Amino acid sequence: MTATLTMNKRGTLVVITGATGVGKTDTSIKVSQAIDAPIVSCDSRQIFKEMRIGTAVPSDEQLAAAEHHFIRCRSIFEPYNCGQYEKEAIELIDKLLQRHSHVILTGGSGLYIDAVTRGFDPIPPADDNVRTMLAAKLEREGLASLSEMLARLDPDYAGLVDHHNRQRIMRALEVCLTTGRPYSSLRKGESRERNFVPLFILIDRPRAELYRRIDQRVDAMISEGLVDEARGLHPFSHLNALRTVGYSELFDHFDGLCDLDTAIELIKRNSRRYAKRQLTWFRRNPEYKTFSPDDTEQIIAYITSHKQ
RNA sequence: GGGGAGGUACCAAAGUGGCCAACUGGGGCAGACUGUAAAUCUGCUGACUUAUGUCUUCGUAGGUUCGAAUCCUGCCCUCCCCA
Repeated sequence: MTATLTMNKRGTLVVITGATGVGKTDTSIKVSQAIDAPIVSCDSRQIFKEMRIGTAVPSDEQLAAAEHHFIRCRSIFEPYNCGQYEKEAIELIDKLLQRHSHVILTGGSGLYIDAVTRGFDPIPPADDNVRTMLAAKLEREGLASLSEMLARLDPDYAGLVDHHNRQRIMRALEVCLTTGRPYSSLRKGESRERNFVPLFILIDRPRAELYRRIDQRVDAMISEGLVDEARGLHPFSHLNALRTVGYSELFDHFDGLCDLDTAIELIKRNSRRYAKRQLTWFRRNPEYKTFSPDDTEQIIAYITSHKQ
């Protein structure tokens, strides 16, 4: 059964991921050149054209060194989410696999990787009015009131969620209210049939080294002009795309909540924390094969040995 | 040399006789997470451990006390002021 399905696949999707700052970009480019595979970015923030320095977008030289997709092609002013990304990425990957045996999916957005490799259940995105209504209720009556509401509308999910997590509770309620069905009844967690076979590669390095690189990269961003980039975006700080490490902290500084040095320290700290969360996410998938960023040769050998 | 302040776990910082293995924050570690995901949230952080369990901690050495991080004494160290 599995073998039959595998044979119908058009090609291999080489997923190359790792925590922020490990060195995914360089490795991906080398691999791309070696196996002649285009790179599809899987990064929830590098996709926005208005953000460049703070998201560590590949340099012009790096972009020129390999075929890249989904880098700085959206605007922070248009709403975007991982459901949309799933659809667009799948379409693109299918198209690329007509000309290539391998496509590289690289980036650190774990949920986005899952969206592509596994797929989401067909749950509709939230209705704006419903979301606004719920936000108002939260403001007025507090989180406990939303919790109670969820317990009525979807007792199953209410038994699972962390009741401190307003974002989760909100989403569940949004779905319940917009579809008229319990959120949990729509969350099947079923994998979608895909046109490719995924090959999971995790780039990792010793924690201390990773943290050092993150700190250094933040300093580099600052000297590249992150503060000015953020200042230009400050008027739009309410946009979801800008709720991002590297920007939020500077917005707080512009708002007089902390001095610049503190903001920079917080960017470092929050980047480290983010990296840690990423690793927790990746660890959940046992299919990842881990490599050091310098192991380009081994990575390429690993990929080619998995030729169908 | 004289006067003052202080030494608490990785760091900062509460605690000033029992409810203290010690508030809180940082840092660190671990985890959850299917449409906000660079987001949102949770747990642990002296050791051994299944533990409402045992053992070792609050500069250091003694002492007082049924009982001390908390009181007393000596010593060491840090900072400030006067010499």
